[in-house]
Amino acid sequence: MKPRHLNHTDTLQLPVTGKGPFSFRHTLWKPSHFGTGLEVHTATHSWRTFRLDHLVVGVRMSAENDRLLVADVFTDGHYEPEHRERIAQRLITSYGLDEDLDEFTELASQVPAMQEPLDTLAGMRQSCPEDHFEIAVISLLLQNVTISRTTQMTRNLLTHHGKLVHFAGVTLRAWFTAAELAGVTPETLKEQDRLGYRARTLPHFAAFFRDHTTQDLADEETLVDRFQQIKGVGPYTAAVMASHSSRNPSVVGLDVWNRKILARRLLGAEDAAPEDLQRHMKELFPGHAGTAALYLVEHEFIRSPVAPLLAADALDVWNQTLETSAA
DNA sequence: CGCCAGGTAACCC
DNA sequence: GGGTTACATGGC
Repeated sequence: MKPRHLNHTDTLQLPVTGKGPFSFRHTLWKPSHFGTGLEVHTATHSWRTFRLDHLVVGVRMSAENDRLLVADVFTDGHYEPEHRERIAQRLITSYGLDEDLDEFTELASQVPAMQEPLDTLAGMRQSCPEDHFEIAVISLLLQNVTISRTTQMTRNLLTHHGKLVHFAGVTLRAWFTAAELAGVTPETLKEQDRLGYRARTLPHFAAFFRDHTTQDLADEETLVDRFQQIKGVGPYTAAVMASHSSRNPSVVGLDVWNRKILARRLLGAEDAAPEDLQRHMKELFPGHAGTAALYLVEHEFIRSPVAPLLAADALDVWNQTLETSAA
């Protein structure tokens, strides 16, 4: 499949305004994240796509220094002045450029289990370039399957219903919007995209987020309850949405995978009851349990990342792989 | 073949 | 309410 070419339309200089150190590399690239084709990273650069309603946006980012992110913006269609501020705000939020980290660092420095993760990942923030709809889809695809199946379903959905774009020397996939996905039938999701029983719940996600934009959903307090009214969104998916796309640093979405990692690191046990773990983390890191979990999980994968950094001369192979992947 | 994987809804008492 | 169980699919 031939990717659509995006044109260079802007360059943004985004200062880090949050307190505490900022790590460009460990914030934008997460060793535990599975490969989606929506982003790719080398030692010095990150490429990522975004959807702003109709507009497809590609961004190539690097760090001018540890207080300044430089983002080259590539778009299709008409790039309007209003898009500049929206993209800038999206990047600031996605990578927490304006979030303070000092309170967490202070808490974590008192906890022995946090010493190594803090040293290795100093300045790492939560990364979530996904909006509420997109992170809900990711969480849905993580439910009760192996990562290889999650990766397969993600590839199917993005190949069949998303976009393929080329910019700044890199080919990437881009998300479909909720409105675009709302037109896809459960039969197609099941038979073509191999979604299994998720084929019946995903259309509920698409309809909900087609009708409720991120701006509508600003009411933090009741958001988790609102999300759980969507069929297929339970405690785990709602918590991932709260901690990632709403960026609530106190929330942890526990699943069998991170539960075992956290139990081992914090309780010295192979596993633990979710309630015990939640209570323990709230006590150790009041207001910052989610950030603490982030550091522990990413540290677990830093030596053998799920989707490793690419060598600069491997981008050609990367592009070929995406452009020839089964449709 | 049976089990399980980075859960959830529907049913049971 | 809290404790089961089916749910699709693919890899081992």
